[in-house]
Amino acid sequence: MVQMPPVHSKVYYFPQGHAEHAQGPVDLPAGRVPALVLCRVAAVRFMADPDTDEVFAKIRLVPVRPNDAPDADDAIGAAAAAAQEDKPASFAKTLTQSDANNGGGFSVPRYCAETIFPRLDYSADPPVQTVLAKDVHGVVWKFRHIYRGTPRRHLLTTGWSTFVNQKKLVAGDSIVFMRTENGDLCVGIRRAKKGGIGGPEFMHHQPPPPGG
Amino acid sequence: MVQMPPVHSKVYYFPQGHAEHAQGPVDLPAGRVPALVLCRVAAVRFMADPDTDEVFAKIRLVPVRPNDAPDADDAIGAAAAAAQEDKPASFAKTLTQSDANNGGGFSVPRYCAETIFPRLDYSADPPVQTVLAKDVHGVVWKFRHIYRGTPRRHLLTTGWSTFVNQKKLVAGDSIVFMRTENGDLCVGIRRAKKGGIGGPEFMHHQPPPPGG
DNA sequence: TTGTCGGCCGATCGCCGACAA
DNA sequence: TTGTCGGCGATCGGCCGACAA
Repeated sequence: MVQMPPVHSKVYYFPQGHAEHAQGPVDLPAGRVPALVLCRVAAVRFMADPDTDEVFAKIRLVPVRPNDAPDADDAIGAAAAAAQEDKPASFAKTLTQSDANNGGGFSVPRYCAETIFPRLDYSADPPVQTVLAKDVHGVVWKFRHIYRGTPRRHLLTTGWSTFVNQKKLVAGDSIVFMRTENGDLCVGIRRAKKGGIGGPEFMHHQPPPPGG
Repeated sequence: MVQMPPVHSKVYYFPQGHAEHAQGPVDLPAGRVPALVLCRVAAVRFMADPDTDEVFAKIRLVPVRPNDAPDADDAIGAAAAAAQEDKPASFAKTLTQSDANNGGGFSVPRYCAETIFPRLDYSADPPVQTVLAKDVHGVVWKFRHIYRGTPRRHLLTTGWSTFVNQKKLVAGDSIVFMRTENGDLCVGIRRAKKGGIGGPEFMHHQPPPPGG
């Protein structure tokens, strides 16, 4: 969803924007803090929140004097950016009510099942396999993938509800399946912005009663 | 379990002991940090961890010079300490396996039911009532208190398992019921030190499988 | 093609008295 | 007096095809 600056590339750092993002509106003393600071990206670390799976990056910046000579390393950054264009095959789906609430199953869109998941043996009746997917922490999740019903459709059954509960997914959140170059399957999540799917009519959150 | 120093009383503060309690063995530079510091208790705030219900106190200390004149306020502390002796009626029980695991019930010792709980109407068959108890956070928990079985015994049924799950109680942990001066019923917990009840044979902890 | 529903079956929860320590 | 057990009924979880959007 965002473009990450490659290591060694140059970026502008906005002190006021950073401060506002961290703690809200601020009023930096004009003249004492520059509006923007040219920096070189010294390091980028990709990270994920253990609880929410929210992903973020720590970017170390080193200020660069504007009158410094242009650096030949700039070409390296351009090359790295070009290499990033090779994206692995992936598929995202926003969870429906049935995916999140009913019966503990997940309707797999055909495209996802046929291009991202491992090939299914359609000669079996019904065709079933176990799908393993690694999340952002390296934890492997196991799902039962079955092709059944009339008309036939792909479903994730056993293992799905556990995933939904542990990740605290609700209707409107998204799930991403991704196949890496070496054939490994990965799974990621993206939570809905706010207010659930489509508006307040799905906002019937109800905290578990402690006993009253 | 512990004696809290009253506000205005004098106590000794042990820098090394405090440091070791907080982070383990330390080696304070001898001569530069006094072994003990006479202080006056300026304030005491009782608090509880929202997750674990672990209770603790924040005590604000103000150093007192040893050669200061004795303070008449010392008498206040003694009076406050004496007033603390009026303890409300309370009863504690260590949870058995049956309390923590089986069938979601809690065997209430007769003494607790008769002296701490509200009076039960024994003319009913079976005698039943709803018991409300407030925890350290002010959250009210509802329990079904019934007197049944042969021979008759007091039990908490509906509401008990919810309490056990939310508080993450296990066999060996303790529960305290307490009646305040104004008749309100309170409930507190105290977790077992380590390793469960009676040794490692009860240590069959098993983290919930993520799916693989 | 796939979102939602009702059916249905097995697992679990939780209330119960029996029994014994 | 009370800790543990087996029973059993109610509830819930979760897999299924039907059906329609």
